[in-house]
Amino acid sequence: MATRTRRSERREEPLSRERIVGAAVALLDAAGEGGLTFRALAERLATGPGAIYWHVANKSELLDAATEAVVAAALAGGPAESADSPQEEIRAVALGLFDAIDDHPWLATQLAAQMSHSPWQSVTPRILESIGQQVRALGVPEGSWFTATSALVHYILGAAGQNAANGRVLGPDADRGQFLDTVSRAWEELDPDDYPFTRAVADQIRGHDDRAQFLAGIALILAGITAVHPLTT
Amino acid sequence: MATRTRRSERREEPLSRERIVGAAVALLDAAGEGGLTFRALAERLATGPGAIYWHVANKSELLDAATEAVVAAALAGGPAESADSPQEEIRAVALGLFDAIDDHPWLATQLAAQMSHSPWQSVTPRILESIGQQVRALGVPEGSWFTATSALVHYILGAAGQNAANGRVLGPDADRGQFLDTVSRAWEELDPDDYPFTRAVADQIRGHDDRAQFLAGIALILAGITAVHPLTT
DNA sequence: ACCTGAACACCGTTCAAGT
DNA sequence: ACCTGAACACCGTTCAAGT
Repeated sequence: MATRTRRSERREEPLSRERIVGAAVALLDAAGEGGLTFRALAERLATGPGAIYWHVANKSELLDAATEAVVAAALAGGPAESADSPQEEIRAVALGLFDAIDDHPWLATQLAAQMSHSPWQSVTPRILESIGQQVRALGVPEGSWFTATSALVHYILGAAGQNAANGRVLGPDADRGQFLDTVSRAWEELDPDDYPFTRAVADQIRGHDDRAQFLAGIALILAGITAVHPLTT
Repeated sequence: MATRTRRSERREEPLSRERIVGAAVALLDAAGEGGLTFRALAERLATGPGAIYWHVANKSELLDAATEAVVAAALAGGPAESADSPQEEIRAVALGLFDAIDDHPWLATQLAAQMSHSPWQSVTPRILESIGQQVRALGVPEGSWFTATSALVHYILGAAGQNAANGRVLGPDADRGQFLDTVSRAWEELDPDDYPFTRAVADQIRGHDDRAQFLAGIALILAGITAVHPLTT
């Protein structure tokens, strides 16, 4: 037990962009967006803040790289072998992103920012492609590819982001339903004249199965796509 | 011309939460998310940074208040008089939010954050309500209210946020289409084997009418709603 | 009650100096 | 080529002191 008090081998491992991005993801997962700091990152990597700048241009690039890494992992192992229907593939991709955002709640904000600030970077095309290929396979006419894919992607990221909040605000110990309960109760106390709908819906969100709710939204958009483009079978 | 070199009357105007929020919105509009600083805000209000804390608890509350103010203005003058169909009302609300995000690009990120971090605050119920009441009027059964409304809201905020980027990256002078052109060109240079869909779609986004594109997405989701719930006329 | 402005702890980033 | 660590400019926030 006393044989290797120093973890020198570990510490001597040279810095690399890969290790930095990995540590950044771990830090984001553990402490949220505000937890990613060059100083905290440096400490975790047993080095100084300046060293990181040799491998990474700045914080924004680091955030992009962390986002890219997590999304790539979530979308890895695409359609490939199985002869699933496009609808099933879309559900699978959607759930993959849903789960990734659930595991890494910071991803929601980051993806939204990256898709609007720099849609030419690899994350946006990657997501677009994974959904878009299935939209095409659905038989949607080319003129509607972008509309249909956009509707799906925006819904996936928005709904997943909202869902990710459920586990984030209270600690991981707190029951998942507790957050929804808080929201539900707050909504029920709104003015009945101004917020009849929100009050009525307050009940529904309590104790709902998040994934089922999410998939119902996907189904609704898929129904819209096939309704508008009846060529689809 | 020399009669009132000092704008004392203006400067003596007492600080108030309202004035602070107004200045915050102006600062966000002019300089983006990074431009909102207590020091910059204090300068604009001809006071010190400490004074702001008498009226506002912290920066997060200030951002919430700024978001709230802009959204309230965008949704003001709801359905009221006109006997428009629910579909038309939904389109109107959607365009109102679309334009608000277009005018205040920082709103997209802020709304996404607020809807997931604290959905009990007034912005989320307000948006939910304005769309949800029309979904209800559409004849959707109660069990599907939340799904249908969620799909619409997430699409609206996501698509509007992406659109807002068009005017943001390049200066206001730069032609609006120039940004899409850059994106389009970048997508066309992707690997044809890995990104066939994104490459094919690169053409479509160039020179498209943003609002028409946006409304096509709304129409698609509305079609999904009426397809799943045929009771609707 | 409301405002001032210096001070504190912290941050991203740079850069001369080391190896 | 890669790393160190002090330094710079800046930030959110606090708080004793003023009016």
